[in-house]
Amino acid sequence: MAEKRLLLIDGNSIAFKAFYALYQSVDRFTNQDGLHTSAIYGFNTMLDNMLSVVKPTAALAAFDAGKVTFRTKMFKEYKGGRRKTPDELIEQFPYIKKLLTARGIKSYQLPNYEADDIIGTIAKQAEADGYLVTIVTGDRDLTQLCSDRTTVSISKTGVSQTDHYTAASVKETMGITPQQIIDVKGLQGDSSDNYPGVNKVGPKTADKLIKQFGSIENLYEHLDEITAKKLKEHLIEDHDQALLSKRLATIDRDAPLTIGVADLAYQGDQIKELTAFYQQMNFRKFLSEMGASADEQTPKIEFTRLDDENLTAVNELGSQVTFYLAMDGDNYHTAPFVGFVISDEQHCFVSRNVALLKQPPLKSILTDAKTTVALFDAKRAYVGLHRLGIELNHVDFDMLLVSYLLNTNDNSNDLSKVASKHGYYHVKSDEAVYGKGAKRSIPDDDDRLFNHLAAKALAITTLKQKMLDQLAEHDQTKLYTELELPIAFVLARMEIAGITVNRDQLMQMGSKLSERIAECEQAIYNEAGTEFNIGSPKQLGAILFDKLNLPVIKRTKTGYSTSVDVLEQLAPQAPIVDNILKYRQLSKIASTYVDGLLKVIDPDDNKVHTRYLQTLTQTGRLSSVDPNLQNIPIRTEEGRQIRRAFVPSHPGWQIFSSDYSQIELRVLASISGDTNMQDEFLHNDDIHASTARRIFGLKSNAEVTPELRRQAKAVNFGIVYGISDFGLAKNTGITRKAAKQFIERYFAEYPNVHKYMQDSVKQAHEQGYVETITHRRRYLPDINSRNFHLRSFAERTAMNSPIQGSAADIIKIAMINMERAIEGMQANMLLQIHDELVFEAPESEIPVLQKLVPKIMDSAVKLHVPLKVASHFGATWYDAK
DNA sequence: GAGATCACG
DNA sequence: ACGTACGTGATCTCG
Repeated sequence: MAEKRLLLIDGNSIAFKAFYALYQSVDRFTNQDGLHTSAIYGFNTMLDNMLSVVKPTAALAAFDAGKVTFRTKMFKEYKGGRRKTPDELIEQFPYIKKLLTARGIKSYQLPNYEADDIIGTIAKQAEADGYLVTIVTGDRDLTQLCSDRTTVSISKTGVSQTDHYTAASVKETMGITPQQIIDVKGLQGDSSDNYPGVNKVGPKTADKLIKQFGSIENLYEHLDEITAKKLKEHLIEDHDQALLSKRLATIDRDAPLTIGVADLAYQGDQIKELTAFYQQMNFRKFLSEMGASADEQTPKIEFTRLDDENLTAVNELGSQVTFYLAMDGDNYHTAPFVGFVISDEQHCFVSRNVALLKQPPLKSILTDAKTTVALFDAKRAYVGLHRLGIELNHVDFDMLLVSYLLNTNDNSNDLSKVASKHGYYHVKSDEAVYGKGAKRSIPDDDDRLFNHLAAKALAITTLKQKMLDQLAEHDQTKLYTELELPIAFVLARMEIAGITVNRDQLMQMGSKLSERIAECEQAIYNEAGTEFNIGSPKQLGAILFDKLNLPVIKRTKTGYSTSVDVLEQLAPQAPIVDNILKYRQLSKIASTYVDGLLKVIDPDDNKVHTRYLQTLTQTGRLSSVDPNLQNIPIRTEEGRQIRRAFVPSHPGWQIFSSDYSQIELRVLASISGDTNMQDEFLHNDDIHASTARRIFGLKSNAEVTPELRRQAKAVNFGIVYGISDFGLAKNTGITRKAAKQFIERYFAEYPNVHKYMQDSVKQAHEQGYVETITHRRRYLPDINSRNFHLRSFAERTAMNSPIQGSAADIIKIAMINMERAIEGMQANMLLQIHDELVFEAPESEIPVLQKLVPKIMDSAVKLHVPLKVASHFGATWYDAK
């Protein structure tokens, strides 16, 4: 007969552990009804762990029935003085029991008894009945139940760490038997359960005494052997207390239960019930994990395999289709094609042969106006199809983009994750189908691949209307149709265009840098008196702070900090520091910008084709990867030289660049309605100088020293970032008190900016999100957190996001208009760097661009202040300054 | 895979 | 009392 294994869960104890393990995030875990769910979530994570380790054939979760038990009748202070259980946890207990039921596990409680007694009693029965028993709890007292057939798992901090105790390991680590734990507790007492034991006897003495005498009873029989006079007095005096405490500590193993081990068969997950429960709790992670296993039970989707012969079957498709082009890898500029699916509500066609897409019936569906296309990640599909010579048109639904607009939090590029976020669970993740890491591979099995593709298409089709409706509810339809969806295609075309990189220029820079890096290296080794890895902060810290005894200014979690600001402070004290700074700077340029860029130049056209991530940032900005073209050096001359390698794609052409001046401050002036700040922009004042005059109380026409202007500029930056005196002080090196005064002066001078900041935070508190000028939302789940750090961060974010996000909206609008404006010209729009657009154009078109680009950019939206744009051009990006 | 560091707006 | 500026990506080291 198969082994019988019983899992016994100390329900209250585990719920407490789960609740406090996720205490910092308690506000993050709430469902749509406002119910806190952190303990339920943590409990379930721990449950998953238990089930996979124990693989039980029977299971029970025991709970305490209430405050009054046989122990409080024996000793009314038992467990007195405990803090009240938080309401956020109390409300979760009924749901934890529901969860257990849905997972096929019985819950039980018994008036007058604690969970411990239920567990002790069942464990005793089960042992007699031949079970192997595992008890899971957070309470060490249960180790008294250990035996050769019973293991006690004590969960430690976090939700996944546990210690396991068996009779043997208790003996080994504590030197006593499990039964003797009670005797030790009887002597020492228990402060959390609030019973006293013997006065002045702590864990050490208790342990020693029990090891010597074996039990409390035997100890008192041999009291004359105790030589320590005081100890003996206390023992005599507290004899009754010791015996009472032992009885309190003893788990009742013969409680009058109304159930027996035979009633506890483990039922396994009740899929239907559990799915409904997870949905109610908003547990997407568990839902999608279950999706992966439950998916086998979902009905197979009917699909037709396309080939050259049956291709005309796609003519049956209606005027609204769903399309998904599968590629193996993130980088859609180069990733191998895997296959595609095209479907509507009645039909579903699949194939591995993407060349079919080039043929008439399919190609016209994707390009002609008579069909609208729904998909997931329009930009990816557009670039992929472009590689096949097909121009994707008339996309009306991009599930990825819509999901991002609805809520930027935990957005993913994985279709199954996005689908489950929106309540659809019948599609597996790519990771589940293809594997991950080295094991990743596209299945040879047609059915497996095609089912996956068909499931994706069905998810898109199914969710389309619901998600579009939600956009409308958010008042985001215009943001989607007129801004984000069009910009996806503008970006796709910019990525495809790419920017030409002069390989030889980079290689020359590389070899010069290598020489200089080698020189620095030698100088550093000489000054240190030894060779070491300068790139290792650990080794560098050892040299600077242990060997050379330089003062430690800052520490990181793992050791000494060696970051720039620290090194700059140390520089006057040791010449080695300057060399280290130089080494850092040069090796950064060499590895990230010379070697890094060389690696990603496309050999076919000598260009780099970045990918703009449109659905990543929390604010609406883009980001750029593979390579990142939004962080090419400019602040130091040596780094800036990298820009010489960015050149036009045709001889005689120029690089042309335009950027917004102080767009974020202008946005702030506009949306805050602060007329003081608006006036300064309307008069085209030097804003930082004006701010300086205001906060330092200078006359309106007074000269502003560079130092005062610098400080005012720092305050302006701070304001945009959601200021705090602490942050401003740290960043500018002034005292916190001075920073506080600056901020107060600032708010007095720009009162509506102050009001805007307060209103933003208030709005975030009240509705849970803030918005940009185009109704782009950012949800701030931490805004009501009891954790100061999380809450403060959310508050600063509430102030900053509408500003940064509105600026992002503005340049996106400008880009859409720009593409139309330069239609018919040879000029190409190549890059966007948050507030800057970079073009290439023949020299003859430069005069046109000089007028056109600023005009389009400054008229993108109508604000209460003018937008200002500056332009530059030259033979390389470096020269466009 | 996380942490430290540093490049940009 | 608590302890931070906002938004990103790439490279390197180290456990």
